[in-house]
Amino acid sequence: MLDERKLAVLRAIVEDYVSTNEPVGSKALADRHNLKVSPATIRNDMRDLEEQGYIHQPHTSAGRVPTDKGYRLFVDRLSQVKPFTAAERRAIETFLAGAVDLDEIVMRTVRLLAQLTRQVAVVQYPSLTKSAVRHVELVPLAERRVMLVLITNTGRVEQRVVDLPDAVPDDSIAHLRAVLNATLDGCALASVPEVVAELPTRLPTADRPAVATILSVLLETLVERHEEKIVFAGTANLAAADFSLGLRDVLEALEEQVVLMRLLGETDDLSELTVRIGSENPYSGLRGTSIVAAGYGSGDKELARLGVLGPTRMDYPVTMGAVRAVARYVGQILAGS
Amino acid sequence: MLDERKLAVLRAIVEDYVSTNEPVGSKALADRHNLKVSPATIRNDMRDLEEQGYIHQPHTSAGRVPTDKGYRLFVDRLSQVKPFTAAERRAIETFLAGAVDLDEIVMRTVRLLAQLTRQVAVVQYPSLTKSAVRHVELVPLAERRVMLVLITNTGRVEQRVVDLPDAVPDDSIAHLRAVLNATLDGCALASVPEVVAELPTRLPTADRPAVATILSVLLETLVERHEEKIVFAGTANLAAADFSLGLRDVLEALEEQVVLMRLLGETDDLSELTVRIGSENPYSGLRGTSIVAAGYGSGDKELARLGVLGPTRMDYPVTMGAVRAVARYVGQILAGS
DNA sequence: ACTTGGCACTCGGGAACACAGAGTGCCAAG
DNA sequence: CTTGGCACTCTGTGTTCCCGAGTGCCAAGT
Repeated sequence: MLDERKLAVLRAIVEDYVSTNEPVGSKALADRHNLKVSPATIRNDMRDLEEQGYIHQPHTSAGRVPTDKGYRLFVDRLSQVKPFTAAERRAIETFLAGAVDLDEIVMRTVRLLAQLTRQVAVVQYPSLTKSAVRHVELVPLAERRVMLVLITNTGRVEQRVVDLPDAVPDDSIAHLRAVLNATLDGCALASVPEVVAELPTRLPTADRPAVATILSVLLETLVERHEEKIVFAGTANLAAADFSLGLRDVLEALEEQVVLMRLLGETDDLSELTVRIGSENPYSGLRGTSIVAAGYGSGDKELARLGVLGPTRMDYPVTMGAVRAVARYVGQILAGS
Repeated sequence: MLDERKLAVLRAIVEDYVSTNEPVGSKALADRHNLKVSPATIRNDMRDLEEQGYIHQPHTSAGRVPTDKGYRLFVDRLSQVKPFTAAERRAIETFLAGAVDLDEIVMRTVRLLAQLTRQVAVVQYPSLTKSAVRHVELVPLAERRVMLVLITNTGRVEQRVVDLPDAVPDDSIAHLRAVLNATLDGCALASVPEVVAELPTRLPTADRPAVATILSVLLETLVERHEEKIVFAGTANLAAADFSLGLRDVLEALEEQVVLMRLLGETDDLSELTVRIGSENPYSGLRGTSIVAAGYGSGDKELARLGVLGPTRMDYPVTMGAVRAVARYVGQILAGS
């Protein structure tokens, strides 16, 4: 059904189109790639490819352009991820190694990725549900107000101000703090709710209301909001890529964290690259864009995801190489800090 | 030199051009604004205005467009800030009041501002140098590693991981923590360096190296990096405004925090609005854009700044009203939390 | 001294048009 | 199945042309 040569033709079309951004015709193909057949033969192949939906011609008598389906086949079977050179790796490593805290790691990562790929980079903070408690802190701010600070083993620091129902003496707070840390230290965040549930019974009854308030805020912090913390960079690259096609829609999507989360997707396998091409992705405003994403983590566990967003006609092998390389190094840095 | 009527003509030109985005001619002016004079007279006035550099015609036989100087005069003398209605204020208030911590306040503010003005909003976090210490926390992570957490009275939480020169027992850490808090609580961040300088002498000599390391990181945190923490939102509005003029440059500028900082500028007077028009602002890529900024703070002190960035041809009265209103309410919210 | 109507002039931008070039599909021969 | 030949079909580009908005200037009016 799909000849070996037809595949070669498809590959050539994708490569040419990506680099020139112009529909590619049979003659140009015969010239630039040594396929050893005549343009007429290529035309026949293209005809078949078009019938099966891999390519498409904008108008009669224009060259062909790959469809989403065509890119998909290219990514799955016709290309291989382009690995980074040693020099490039070192550059990444040294650039990321300079970061002193999680915020800076993430910030540098997203910029690096944007610069390497010349596209929009998206990085998710290490997911809370996949982290564990490293420390819980209670800081009295006023008589009836406490700041709750949660530090995870992935370096995230979450804070919330808690308004207490009534005044609580400082030493009660200190005691609760000690108990919390003793109980929760090292505890996976996912299992915090259960552990916390039976906590009030082990504390003086006088403090119950305050404790209940604090704990409820703690739980809220875990599940409700900060789960999805995402940053992006490199939007200027969008403007450079001449596709003004729905630039507005793309920018809007980027500012919606929920959409972003769904774009990055999920995989179980840590080392796997996810590629979503054009209409495959779950948001209509992004019909002309593709997403290349990967999970990253320290050791064997996926902590979160990062990726790149660009026009469907992007250089997949290079982009995939960059995303994979950066994901690996972030994992290493994270493990070491 | 500048007739009352000429000023009226200039005002009319600015208003018309802002709303139509097309060069405005003498006839249109005479029709739409009841200036009670004939087009010919207006032409004479426009001639003068052009000679003095307030307006400009793209080509012979096209209408006139305001120059930066023209907008400047308009902002300074020909317009008044449009106040918000009670309903709008309530909307702002309730929207901002729902925030639970500083991150969320800032996030909501920047989105609100972007939505109100339909432009790009920029918000700076409360400046560290203008805050005071509320609490310092030291969390042992490993034998020779400590996390330093600094909480300010403006709600900012800064964290840094510190690698110690040698192992320090937990109770030494606890002691240092206690001393630090006792010494620094309520201390203005600007004066922390002096206060800290004499601290090591008051601690056991055995801990000196570790203490020195921790303190140097603390000082570094204060001055070096996080001083300028800035977020922005609403870039999609840029794409909507048809000015594709240097959209790329604008996006690039937005991702440079240093540039952003300088854009927001500084004023001593809290309630003052700063307007930078086109070429007035300090970055060449933003020649076609204006910035409207204001300081915000709790009480009488300016904590940081926020503002809006849009095409030079923006509706200044409305934008200025929005920026001023949002700045005020953020100040209130901040004071109350 | 300023305002106003008249008038000739300029110029940008859109419509109409022609045309070259790239690319195709098909066919018949190798 | 491949290939060269050929007629055909488009798009994009360049050219020309013309309309209309807008101007500057001038002479007359107040």
